[in-house]
Order: sequence, then structure tokens, then C-alpha cells
Amino acid sequence: MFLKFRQQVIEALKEYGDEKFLRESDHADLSSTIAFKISKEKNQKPQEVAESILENLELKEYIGSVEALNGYINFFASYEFLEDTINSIIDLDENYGSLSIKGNVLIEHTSANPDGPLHIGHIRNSIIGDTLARIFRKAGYNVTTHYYVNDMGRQMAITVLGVERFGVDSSLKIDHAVAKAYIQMNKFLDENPDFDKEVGKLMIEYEQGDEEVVKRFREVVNMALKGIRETLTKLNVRHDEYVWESEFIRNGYVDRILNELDSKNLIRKDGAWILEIDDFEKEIVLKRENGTTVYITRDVAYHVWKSERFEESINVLGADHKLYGMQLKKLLEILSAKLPKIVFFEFVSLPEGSMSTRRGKFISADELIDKLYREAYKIIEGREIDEEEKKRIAKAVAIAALRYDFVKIAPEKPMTFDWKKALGLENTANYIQYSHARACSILRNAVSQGMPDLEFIGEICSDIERKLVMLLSKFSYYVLRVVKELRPNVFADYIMNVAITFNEFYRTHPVLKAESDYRMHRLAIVDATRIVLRNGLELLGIEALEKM
RNA sequence: GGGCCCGUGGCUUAGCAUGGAUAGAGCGACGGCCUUCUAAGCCGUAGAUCGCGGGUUCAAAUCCCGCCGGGUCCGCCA
Repeated sequence: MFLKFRQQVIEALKEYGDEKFLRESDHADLSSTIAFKISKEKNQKPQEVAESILENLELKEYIGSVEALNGYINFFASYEFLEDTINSIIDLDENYGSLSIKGNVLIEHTSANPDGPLHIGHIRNSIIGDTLARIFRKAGYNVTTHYYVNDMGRQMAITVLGVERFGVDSSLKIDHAVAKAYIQMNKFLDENPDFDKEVGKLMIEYEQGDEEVVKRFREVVNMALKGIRETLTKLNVRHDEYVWESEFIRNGYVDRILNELDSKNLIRKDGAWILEIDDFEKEIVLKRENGTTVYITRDVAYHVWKSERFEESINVLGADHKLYGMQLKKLLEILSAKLPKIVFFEFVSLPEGSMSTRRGKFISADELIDKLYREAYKIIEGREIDEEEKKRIAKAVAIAALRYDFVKIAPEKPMTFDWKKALGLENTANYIQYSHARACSILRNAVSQGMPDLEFIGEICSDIERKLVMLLSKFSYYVLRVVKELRPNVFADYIMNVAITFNEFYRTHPVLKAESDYRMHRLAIVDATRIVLRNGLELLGIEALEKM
């Protein structure tokens, strides 16, 4: 709805309606700074320019009033806008906030090596990727999500050998058991450098598609994947497909792109196959001297494959892959394939330094989820709710806290993990869930008292109610911002603001005890807020609990 | 050494793209609020040289240059 208001403001401003000068502000529902710009060109005072623009404005139905103040042109929404906002939220219900942008988009995220469990760095990727996928769907896109399984690397050969040599510890969750074998095998390799030959041999055999070896890889990769998938499910993260990189060797795409590059005379073959392009600072190896391909070769093939099937694609990658991302795009450009948009996020590190699966230095997502669950359970332990319900709530609260803590931080900010902060449950996500539960509670009580019709009345809105309704109107505006900016944190922030403003309303505006018109009016606001919070939490992959 | 990213109250952080009206929020601290729709809540108070220095501008957290601190990349690794 806010987008409609915004559109009307742009139209009203006519030749001055450049979006670049529109600002959200505390002083107005929308304001334009265009007068500052023009005053410079015309050598007039901003306020005078603003006033003269004001005189020629053509107001639309959703613009209630306009003022020129300190050089700003301030727009205020009309009662009609407020009423249409509340009515459309209640009418559209779970569809409120949707947009109708069309397009097929592929979102690839997480894609952690199947050599152990997901750790808290991986899940930053998962949470950003999954939230983007949800928001893109809300925006109208046809979204497919992929987990790209790196089954071909050196680390996988080591993992396979590790599992075979040391077995899997059945007392552990399967992916943790795989990591244990992987760590042991790395240690073994450090102590027995000769054994490295075996690793190389296995890699070659796997790439050549040796049936027996493929079976061995599949078994181990699937073990890790099974555990990883369980973790992702707990996090409410689902991938439509798991795409194995070896697939692109087997289906001919790797050969295809190598031939294409070769036919352009871009490959120097001196043992290894090396890409020759002048404008790049580093040479890129595409095939090792032993004939096996490297990661980027298969990944380029995968992206060419993507490019043939999807209109757009988005990758979520750690910031350590920035140079890699440029190399990948460069190659795709040469091959005339569509380029992915890449969302980079900075590292999650531990106070003592960065994480490493190989060295066994990481905090697993499972461990964090487990500890959060126990914290959440402690809070409701003593309450009179049945046991199953308690567990369900504790689980939802734990995942909410976890997802929100990650999604709220702008991707480009580095994070340092801190147990004490991570386990604090009396803030952020739970506050939003709590606000939603509160709204539900009011509505439940209203129903039990015989619910009247809901009827929002623009004229009787208090300042706080008005502020809340304006905020509710901005849902799709923020959906659109995330789609354009690929920064899901701005949506997380928006939902938090709705919750904060709702609580401000809750405190100062009795609903059930209010008199006739006010009661209906406020119940409509509560219901609309409930819908916005619920739809918003859904986009964040957080369960909107009705009771807490 | 070169590239990229980050640096905003004690802590975490929004705002930076597109310069503009008092730098917004949460945690923590301190003081208060449960005979009133869920206290996982609410109210109040204290707390900021927006890393440092220059520049552009009527106006800079925001743009430009230099520097400092932290991270990261620069593999026939993935």
C-alpha cells in the first residue's frame, strides 16, 4: 500500500517527482528534498522553491496534505489511505504484502562441503539465502533453491578415506561422525605424507567415473548430507534440489565449456590447462597436470547450465570468495552465459579466531540450536502448559532467536560469535513472536466475548495508531527493497519496528475495554498487525506462535 | 606488498547507494511498574570526538584524498 502512496506522491510532483529525492522521515510520511537541489541551480532559497512547487501540486486520493517546511516538501497520507491499508490487510490476509513481479530465479546457498556438520559460519549463508528465497517468492518470483554439493574436491577424497580407515562413530550424529573421521584422516596425512598419493589417485578415479569409487563417494557424501539436511530442517531451511558437482563432469557440460574456451584459443596447454586472458591479474587453472578438473571448471559448467534454465540466478557466498566470484563471472562472460548476482557475507569468527572443519575448530549449528532450545525451555518450564506444547514453543523460540540474530546483521558486517550473547533470549526475535502472541490473545478474548465487526476509522486515529498503520502499509515496500538490494536485514529491521510500535499502541490503547467505535477500530488495527507480524515472521522463517 | 570489506554510546547495530530537518534501535547499567487485553512486557535516567586527519559543499556519519586498527583474498585448494 505504501508503494501506491509513494507512486501518487511521485505523480503529484510531476517533473519534480524524481525518486532519488524522496525520503522516509519522522517529520512526514514521505518528504522530498528536491527543493534543495533546485535552489542551487536557480540560486533561490530552498524554502521558496519548495513553496512554489507546492502551489502547483495536484493532490491524489491518498495524499491527505502537503506542506513546505525548511525546504522539504512533506506529504501526509489521507484517512482514505489508512482505511484502505487496514481493509486490504484484513482482506488479503496471508497474501498481504505480495507483489506480482514475474521471473524464474535460482538461488544457490549454503553449499557447504559434505565433510562434516554445518557450523555457525555456514548457517549465516543458509539464513541469508533462505530469507532471500522467501522474500523473492513473496515478491512474485518463481524461485528454485539449490544446494551445490562439492563432492569432487580433495577434501572429499580425504573424507572418504577417513571414513573407510577410521569408521564412523555411531554415538554421534552422522555428519559429526563424518567430520571426526575427516579430522583424523587429516592428522594421519600430516604424519604420513606418502599417503597423499592415495588421495590423488582416488580423485582421478572419481573424476573418471570408476563405478566402485563413485559408490564409495556417494555413500560418504550422503552420510554427511543426511546430517546437514536434518540441521537445515530444524532451521526451517529447505532446498528444492541438491545438485552434485560431479554431475557436470558426467553430463558433458565440463567438456563443453572447455572445448568452447579452447576453440576461442584461450587455453594454454603446458601440462595443465590454463586460461589465458590479458586483463586478468591471475592466471586461472582449469585442468591440473594429472588431467583432473578444478573447482572453478565445474562451477562454470554448473553456471552455464543454470544460465540455460533460469532467467536470473543468485549465489550466496562468503566474502573470501570475492576474487573467485570475479573469475567465475569473467569466464561466464567469455562463454556468453548470464551472470549470477552474488551476495557476499563476511565471516563469522570465534573470539579466538576463524573456524576450520579440518582442524575441528568450529561451533556446530546443532550445538547452538541445542543450547538455545534448553534456554528457551527453562523459561516456560514452570508454566501450566502441556509438555508437548512446551517443547514446541521452546523449539520455535530457539530457532527464531538464532535466525533473527543472523539475519538482522547486514551481510557485509563481520561477526564475532559470543556464546553469552547468542543465548540471550530476552530480546530481538522473541519480542516479535511475543508481540504476535499478544495480538492473538486480544483477538481470542474478543472472540470469546462475541467479536464485533472490525471497522477501522481513519478520523479517530491517534498519532500512535497512525504511525502503526503507516508502518503496516510498508510491508511490500520492504519486500521490494530486499529484492533490489539483496539485503534481508532491512526486512528484519522493519518487522522489529512493527513489533515495537505495536507494543507502544498496546500500552496506551486499551482495546477490549474501549467504547463501541473505538473497540471495533482498535480490533481492526490489532488484527491487521497480527497479519503483518505473522506474514513477516514467515518471510524470516520464524514460526508465528499464537501463545507463548 | 596489492585488491576487497568492516570501524557509529560499555557491547551489538540502523542510517551511507541517492549529502539536508534533533544520528534511530536493542543489550547491558541505574531507578521504577504485575487487583488493568500475555511482565518473554512496560516507563524513566545516564551514556556518541559517527576510527583519525585533511578536502568538497550553504550543509558531511553519508562524497573525495591520506592515514590508523581489524578481517579477508592473492593455490595445478574448495
